[in-house]
Amino acid sequence: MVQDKVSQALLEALRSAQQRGMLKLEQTPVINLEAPKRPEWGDVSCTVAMSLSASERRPPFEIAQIIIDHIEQPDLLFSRVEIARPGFLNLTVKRQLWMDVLHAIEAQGASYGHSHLGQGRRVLVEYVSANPTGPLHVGHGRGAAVGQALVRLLKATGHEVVSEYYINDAGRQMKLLGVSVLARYLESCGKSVAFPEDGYHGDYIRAVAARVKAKEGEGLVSLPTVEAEQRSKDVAYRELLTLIRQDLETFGIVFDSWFSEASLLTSGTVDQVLGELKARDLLFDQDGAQWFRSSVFGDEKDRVVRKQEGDYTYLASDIAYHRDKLRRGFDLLVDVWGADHHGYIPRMQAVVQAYGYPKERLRVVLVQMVNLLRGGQKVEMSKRSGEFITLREVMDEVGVDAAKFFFLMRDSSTHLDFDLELAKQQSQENPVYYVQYVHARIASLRRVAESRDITCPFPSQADLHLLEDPDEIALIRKLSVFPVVLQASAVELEPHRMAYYLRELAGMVHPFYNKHRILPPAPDSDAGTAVSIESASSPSRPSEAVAPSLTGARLALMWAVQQVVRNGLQVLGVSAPEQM
RNA sequence: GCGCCCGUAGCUCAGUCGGAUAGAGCAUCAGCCUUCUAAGCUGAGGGUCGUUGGUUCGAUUCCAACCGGGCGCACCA
Repeated sequence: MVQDKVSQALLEALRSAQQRGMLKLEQTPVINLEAPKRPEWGDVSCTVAMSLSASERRPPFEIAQIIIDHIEQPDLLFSRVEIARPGFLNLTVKRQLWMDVLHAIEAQGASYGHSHLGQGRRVLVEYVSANPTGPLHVGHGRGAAVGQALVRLLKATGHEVVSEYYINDAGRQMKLLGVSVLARYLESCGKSVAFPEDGYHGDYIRAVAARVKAKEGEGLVSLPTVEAEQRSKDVAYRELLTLIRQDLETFGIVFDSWFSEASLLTSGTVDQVLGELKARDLLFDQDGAQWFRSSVFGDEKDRVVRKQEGDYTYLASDIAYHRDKLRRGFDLLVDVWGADHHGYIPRMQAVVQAYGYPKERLRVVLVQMVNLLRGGQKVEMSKRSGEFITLREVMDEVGVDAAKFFFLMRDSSTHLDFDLELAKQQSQENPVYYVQYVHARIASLRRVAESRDITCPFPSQADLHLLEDPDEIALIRKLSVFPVVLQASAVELEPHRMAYYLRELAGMVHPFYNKHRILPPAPDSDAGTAVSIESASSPSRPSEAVAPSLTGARLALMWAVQQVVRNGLQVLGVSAPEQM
């Protein structure tokens, strides 16, 4: 990689300067490379001279000069080396090195940008994990998009990843679900019943009740309430979980594993786990309840695991669940949570530490609320009242790709405004199309070329030295950074970086396409005299002459661009269409 | 009150490890389709990076205080 070669050369220069006594270098300096904003600052710039200034007690400019003087055979790497004002090293890399980027993309294809950073470390990514008490809503959609992108990013960086959905199929909410469904069921059987005040009011509950009736007839009417509730709950659970699974599938997401909370309770795992903690004096009894000493591990206070009435809290099963995850031998646990659960992080980290692991073994990615708007007006959502926009509705209205990209466009830790009217209106102008269009446009380019018997060479088959326009070099430079972006996106667990990169790349390709000619004009088109007239009146229509070899080189470049766009979209779980 | 997140253009947001003249999209205005897909392109206007201090060659970025917004602080999940 170009960046690696440059930093290596600079590091060697620093060392050799040190050996000759020109620099002290008390600590090995970090070679800080960045992409300059202005073309006259070269391809790569480095700020190491300025950061050394203090410890070397010399002006940065002098240090920069020393570094330059000690670069061995600068001609091999650089075509120009300059020092700018305080002490920036502005380096222009030889063109041949940029061409190597295209060769690398060709050689690596779909795995260009991928790395072995993770060294096969095993990661469990748990996400969505919505209670099976209703259909998924928009907020879950965002978590789903983020979680899936994280899975793909981690896989692409050499991690062994398992995705898991934790089903909260125990506890109060499920009980309430059973009660709600039974109430609707009894209604449909002509019984008048008071609907539970805190029950689930959504229309889907009636649909589920209808399924219960289809299955059980009116048999539940005569059963004892407890049993009738239980049966309603069982049917509802299966129905709703299937619904969730189908919604996710439509969204392009399939989990490796589904983990049931109830299974931890029925198998006695929770009892066992709490027993272990008790034996280690990490649990204590107080006020008739049982508490976990999470404060020992930095939580602000201890937490109840078993209530006075004897029921377990959610935390109890979560302790058992996370212990189970750790026992399965994962090197890293990634939990994707709604941001309103952030107060829960310290106690889960306490759990991890209670089992002897550093708290960093658990990384929680918080997904902030989706603010649903309709024509600028906030849509109030509440699962209880049943007024909420489902993921299904959003997918139907905006499309899967657009919805995903929208969710991934922003840092997941910030609030997201999602205006349904706007999303519908903009379905033609959504940023995702801007990126996908690059892929489709290049595909089209190649189709046209083939129809005209113009061969589309791979980089290795093209005269790449013909790519000398600054726009072409800039594009290649952008492609060269893709692996860096992918890595950063994975390491920071921030998929939005990739989304932004792709938009930036698209923002270079479309202007390039409009400015530069790739194929020669169609033979039947009336070129010649018309061109000169047009070029005067419409500068956005490219009229530059392209020799066949330049066409080949540019097609090879476009091929590489297409590959990178495809790889980038892949990692976000968004499709790369051949045609739009 | 305590904790977490956030405050950057009219709106929605990027901004890497502190770097050079702070960037996109939308919206507004003015233009570009007889030639590779106009889901595109060109140009214009628009900024006290919440405020005040501190750290240093240099701060949107780091630190502190304050102001404003969101969320959390359950024997709910």
